[in-house]
Amino acid sequence: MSPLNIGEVAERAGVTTPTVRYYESIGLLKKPARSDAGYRRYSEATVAELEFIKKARALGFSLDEIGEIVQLTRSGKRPCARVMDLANTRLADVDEQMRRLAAFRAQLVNQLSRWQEPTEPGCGMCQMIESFNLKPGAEFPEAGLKVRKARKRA
Amino acid sequence: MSPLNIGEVAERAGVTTPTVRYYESIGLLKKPARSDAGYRRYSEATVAELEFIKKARALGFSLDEIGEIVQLTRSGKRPCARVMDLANTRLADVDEQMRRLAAFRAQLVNQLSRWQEPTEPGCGMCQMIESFNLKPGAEFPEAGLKVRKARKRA
DNA sequence: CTTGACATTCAAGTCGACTAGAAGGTGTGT
DNA sequence: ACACACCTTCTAGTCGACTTGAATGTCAAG
Repeated sequence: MSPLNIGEVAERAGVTTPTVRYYESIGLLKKPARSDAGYRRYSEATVAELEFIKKARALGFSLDEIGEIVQLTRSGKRPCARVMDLANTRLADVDEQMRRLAAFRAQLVNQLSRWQEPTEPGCGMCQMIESFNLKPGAEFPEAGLKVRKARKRA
Repeated sequence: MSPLNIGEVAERAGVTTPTVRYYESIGLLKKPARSDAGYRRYSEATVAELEFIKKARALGFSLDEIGEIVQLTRSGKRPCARVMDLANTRLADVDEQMRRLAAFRAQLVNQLSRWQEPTEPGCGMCQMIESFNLKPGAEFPEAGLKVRKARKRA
């Protein structure tokens, strides 16, 4: 029953100490009680909350989205509908992502097989890549190519 | 035949003007000739180079990797073998990524179908997500969950 | 000759989710 | 009494690929 120090909640939830403070700083975790010396005192509930956040992250929710859910929850509203919404959006994202990956993979494999042929003649700048057809929509997003998540939702 | 200004190469290659300067600044593009007034003068060849970079990016290569290829090319060596190498690595990455996405998707769908059931009773913090089983390895990396690309290759 | 669209440089900001470091206070075991 | 692990706050840095801004110079058309 003794209250937990930050390091203890962190370890139990499987996150780092600074991460817990970070979550507090962005309002994901509410400010905990403090000991006389100013140490944060947590309860088991916080471990559960951290695990909740972890799961939500693993499901692909951003901290922003999680924050939204947390806000809804705190204000008494049940966020279930919103969560369904977000989850459905994530599902669509994932499907899109997989579609792109598949297209990209096909192109890569295609290139690789073509490159199996005698590589000697004319390897200019790098013909290999030059011979790749860049068709719109087939780009590979992860690895940095302009994925720019629309984030307004002010 | 008239030399192209930076804005013209950029537009032809489908990138922005600052991007061209940026590529030059990191050594991806060599420094072009200048007009009397100091304007960069490019040839068609630069458009091709930019398109090359674009394609390589679309294939998932990082600017670092592209730089490496460019260096090899400039120093006379044919980078084909290296490109094969990089492409094979990308392929492995993609397969791994797809594997994770598939696992993640399955979890999401699973959750969504379970959430179809009467949502009324007990929606605590958010039972929906709490009921999600976080199994190691099934996390969704894109969307920010710790993907940390190993980048040393000093 | 002026307007406006281009060009130049350099520095700094963006995005997300942290991580790292400095400089100090606290709690506990021997 | 002292070591050592833990806590505190704060700021700044990371990663990649750009983007944005400020302050200024140049070119072509009317």
